[in-house]
Amino acid sequence: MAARPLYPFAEIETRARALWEREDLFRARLEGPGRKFYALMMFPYPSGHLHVGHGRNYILGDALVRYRLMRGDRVLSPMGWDAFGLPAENAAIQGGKHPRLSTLANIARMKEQLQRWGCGYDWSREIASCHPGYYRWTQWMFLQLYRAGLAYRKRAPVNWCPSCATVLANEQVLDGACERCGTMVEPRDLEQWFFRITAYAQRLLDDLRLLDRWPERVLAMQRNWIGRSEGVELDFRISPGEEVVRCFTTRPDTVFGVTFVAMAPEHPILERVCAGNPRAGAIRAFAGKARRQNFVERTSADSPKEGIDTGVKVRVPLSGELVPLWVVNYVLPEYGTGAVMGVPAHDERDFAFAKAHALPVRVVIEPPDGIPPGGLAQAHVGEGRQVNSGPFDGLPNSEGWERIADAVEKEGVGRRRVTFRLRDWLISRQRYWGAPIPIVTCAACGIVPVPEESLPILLPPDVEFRPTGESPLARSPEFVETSCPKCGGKARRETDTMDTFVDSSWYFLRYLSPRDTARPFDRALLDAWLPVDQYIGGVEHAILHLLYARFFTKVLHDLGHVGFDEPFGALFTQGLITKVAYQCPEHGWLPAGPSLEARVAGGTRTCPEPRHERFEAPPELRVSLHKMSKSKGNTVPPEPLIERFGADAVRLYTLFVGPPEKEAEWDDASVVGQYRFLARFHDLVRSLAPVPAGGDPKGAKGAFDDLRRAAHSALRSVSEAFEGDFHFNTAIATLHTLADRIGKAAPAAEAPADRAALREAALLAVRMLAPFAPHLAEELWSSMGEKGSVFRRAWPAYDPALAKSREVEIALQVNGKVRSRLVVPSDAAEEEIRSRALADERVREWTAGRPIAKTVVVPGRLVNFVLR
RNA sequence: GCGAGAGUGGCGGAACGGCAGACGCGCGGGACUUAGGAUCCCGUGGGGAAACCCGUGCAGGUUCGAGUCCUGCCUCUCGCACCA
Repeated sequence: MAARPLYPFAEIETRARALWEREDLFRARLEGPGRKFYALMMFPYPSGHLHVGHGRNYILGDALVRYRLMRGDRVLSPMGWDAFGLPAENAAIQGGKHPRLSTLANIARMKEQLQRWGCGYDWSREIASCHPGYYRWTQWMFLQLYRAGLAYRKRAPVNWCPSCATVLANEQVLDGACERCGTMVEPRDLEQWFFRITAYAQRLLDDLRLLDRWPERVLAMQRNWIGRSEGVELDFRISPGEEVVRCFTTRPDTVFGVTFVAMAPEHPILERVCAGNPRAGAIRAFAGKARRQNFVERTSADSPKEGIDTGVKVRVPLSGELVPLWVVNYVLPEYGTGAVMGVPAHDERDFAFAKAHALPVRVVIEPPDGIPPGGLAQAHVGEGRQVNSGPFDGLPNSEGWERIADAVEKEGVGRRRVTFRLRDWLISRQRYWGAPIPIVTCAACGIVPVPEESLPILLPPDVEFRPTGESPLARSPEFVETSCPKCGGKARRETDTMDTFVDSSWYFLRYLSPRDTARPFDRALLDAWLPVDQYIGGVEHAILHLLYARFFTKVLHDLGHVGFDEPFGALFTQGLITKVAYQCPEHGWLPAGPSLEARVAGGTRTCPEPRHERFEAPPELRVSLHKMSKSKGNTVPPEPLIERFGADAVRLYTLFVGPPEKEAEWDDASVVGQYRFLARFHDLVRSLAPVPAGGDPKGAKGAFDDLRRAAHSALRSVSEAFEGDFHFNTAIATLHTLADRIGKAAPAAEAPADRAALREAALLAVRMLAPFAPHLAEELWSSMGEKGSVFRRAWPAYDPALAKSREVEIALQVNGKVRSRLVVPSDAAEEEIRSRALADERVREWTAGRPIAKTVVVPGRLVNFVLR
């Protein structure tokens, strides 16, 4: 039933790929003439199948790589696999294959998919983060951080799913529930390893300024995530007593408005507050309950603000006033000092809390339009003048801020401080399928790092994956039991593995020397090749991956391992590919497909499933746009489209679908447009193939001179797309138009110069098409009698004199409205244009003898006659 | 709430302050066909017989001229959010 193809893309594509393989086209030349160009696409997690949404990343990158090859650059375009991770292990738990086997199978399949798409990489540099030859060095990285004091262990709460009996990573917790079974997650305390990324917070923030070729939104997200805030730390002394409760505030100007102090239930001083306190029982009960609240309940903005008065009083700095100390659920232990001063008049949360617990509200910043007679109806958080603030009364609060900060520093009851929202990076995972943390615990020596020469610590091949809450490694005696590297006594290996973000924080360094068994990377090569010239990936990694990779790079720089301290010079984040998804109130997400699409397009929006128990009639489907994902049933595999239209057409549509940095909706039906174009272009160039080389296109006249100009002008815009914003959607539209013009001009080509011009235009079009539709371009290149791969021929330079048309049509306006048009030579002088415009009959009608107040001439664009 | 971005035909989207809607899908008509859910050609923002008028989320402004710049709103998307 398969219709005959419009052009023989299957053979063409096979042939082209064979040629590239023979030519070893994508083998990187690390040395030699030409500029280096490190093109990096975020390496994928080998989930098993790529869908067309993934393609956007790789096809965009491949087009760029091919363009750079044609520019004569020494291109490094490697590919690898972010191959550790939970899905493979979850599959094993559910009785599937060992993660290693399923991962390897997935890698093989996805590699083939990339090749079928025509995406070229230097596969001799392929890496997989689950390979011992790789994770050996991930462990080495850990040891570097450990030695530098940047890796440490402490007790910390983790997400525990009581139903799966396992620990979950934050990203596996959706709205407080386990991703897999939907059970609400509970906090649990475990010994965990952390990387001290907070030590680099300021630099990670400051150096964002250097990243001028990163998208603004990514920079903003990083700034936001780091979350620097300037404030003052104030000491509230418990009275009577010597203990101090420290509060961080960004509003020291409101200190005279403090009417209570609130601390987190986890606060270390809590036990001392309880000692000898008649309310100790109630306080402990409340704190315990608050601590057990799950993350979402605790941190969502509209959950109830609860608290208990400890009965203890603390003294407010400067004013010396005594206010009650409360324990509340809404203060977080991790941020600031774990305690805050309560200023109901000037903080919305404090205001709500004070109203609920009958605490006084004292205005100390007068709003510009005064204090309403009945008191504040809500907190005044804006600017104003200091009132009720002792010696600071009358100052604008911005000045009060500084003066009060000075005063508390002078009196030694506080100090200016900078706080970050960024937390240390928890890297422990109680999981099997990751790089083991190279640490042993010895009864005599304590925590001992494994010596570098003992790496890698290999994963044992046989473990039981049954989830119990501790790492499956803990159940492998041959793994756990070891000897202490220091004293030789009996010791226990750390059984946690590392977060996969650790693997991806340095992979771009390994590509330069992927098989080096002596060291993780080669500094000389890195210093020559880094930073990456163009990094391409999805926005979903805008924060964590990019921040961690930057952190690692800075650490390696500071330890003297590399000579640069930012890894990615230019970043391009392409928008998500979305696709309609169908949701039935009873059956959930239904797999999208042609039949369902046709059903909905035909006006039937009800669920096609035969059985409906909760509904009398089949309910309406909810149709909405979502990122392609397996769970929503709206992924589109590339294979059927490639079989029907060829990889080139799929590539072209993927690039054509919209500006690459924006979201785009995938529409299978639209692929045909690019297919038709390629087929037309194929037939056209084949029909031109007998046109012999020779003749000088410079002598072309009339329509063929115009054709040359069209070709060179297209060349200019396509080249600019590669050098600029990667808006290949318009570049491809330009090629459509050029191909159309070639086709229209072709039949009239007779004079040798005209034929030469035709040939020139066709060859230029083929070469411009090459980065986008490489297979067809390769075929047409040789069919025109050109030798060797089109990618070995230098990208053509456009002739600026030619890259504009001979004549232009300009608009003639009267009072800003177009009334006529005029064709003039594109280099016509302003005076000539003006007089010819004035002579235009329609212009004369519209001006009708009325005086012309002003004439605006924009050469090449328009003439505007302003009447009055 | 804070930050970033976006609102243009039936749809995806084009437009250095200068002819709004390039290019593609879809749709309409025609051709070729036993047939067309293939292909090719023509047409396709709205109104109007036409001249012409109206059209880029809304309201103002700057300008000879605004989708584009400025001011104030509205809507949507994304990120962060009891962050003290």
